[in-house]
Amino acid sequence: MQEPTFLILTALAEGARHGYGIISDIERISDGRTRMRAGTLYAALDRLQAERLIASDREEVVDGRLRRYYRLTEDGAAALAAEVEALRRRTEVAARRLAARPRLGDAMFAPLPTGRLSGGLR
Amino acid sequence: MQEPTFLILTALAEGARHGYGIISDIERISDGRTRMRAGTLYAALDRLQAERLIASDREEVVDGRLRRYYRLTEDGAAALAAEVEALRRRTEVAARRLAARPRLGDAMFAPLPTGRLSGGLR
DNA sequence: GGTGCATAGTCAAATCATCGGTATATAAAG
DNA sequence: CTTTATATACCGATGATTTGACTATGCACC
Repeated sequence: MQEPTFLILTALAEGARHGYGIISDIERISDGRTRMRAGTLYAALDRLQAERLIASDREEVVDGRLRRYYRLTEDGAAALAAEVEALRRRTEVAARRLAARPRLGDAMFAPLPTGRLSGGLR
Repeated sequence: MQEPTFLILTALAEGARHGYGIISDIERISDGRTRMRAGTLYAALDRLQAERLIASDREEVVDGRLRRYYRLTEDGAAALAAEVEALRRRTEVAARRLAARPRLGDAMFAPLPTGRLSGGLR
């Protein structure tokens, strides 16, 4: 599963959302780092619908503009949960190895990494 | 960063490895779930080298066969560390939302968040 | 009446991974 | 001795997915 796909499913995990709402949510949960493109979104929405990971929820007309809402299906929630588990396993291995890695500038007995790697490196 | 790329960098985070060794390691750290194809690997190796995330370490000839070792550069280690952080943030948001999500078997509550979020937010 | 935001969508190009193949060397199986 | 398996490196074609660059519309603000 690609990153954009994962982010779309995550956006919908909180509840039904329309296209633009998904884009906004992704920008929000990534602290502005990831801006999903419309092309990415709508192609992925079609694909995910075909795969039955999401479904069309309802349509509204607000101020003369259409809003088409999508929601996660149970399959979609399961796929997202499985992906979360897989990502956790992978990041743990990578973090462990990075922590054990000697750096070029370091003396032999360097302590644990300083700086921005917050959160528990195991 | 795509999954295969991440796995290659993770494999090299432990130390220099040759192509086949990377494939074996990835199979090992994924408990046999991911088997990287040779085509994927060597294309990615070329690309990562061009991006200076990895570098050619040394070559050996063992039993008449060439072994070309690759290692992470400092840039590569930094890129992997950044990716680990990004993945952690993403998986946390997704996991939190999935945990808060009402399930099919549950009694129905309103779709918007009600006061029942107090439960086990892991 | 232009600018910008919210909203939906399309399409061509680029990126990257995958599949299936080539090639070589050794060792084991038949 | 020929085939098969394992270890190793690499390539070309194909395909899935993302990206970038658009079109379009209604409303609000200046």
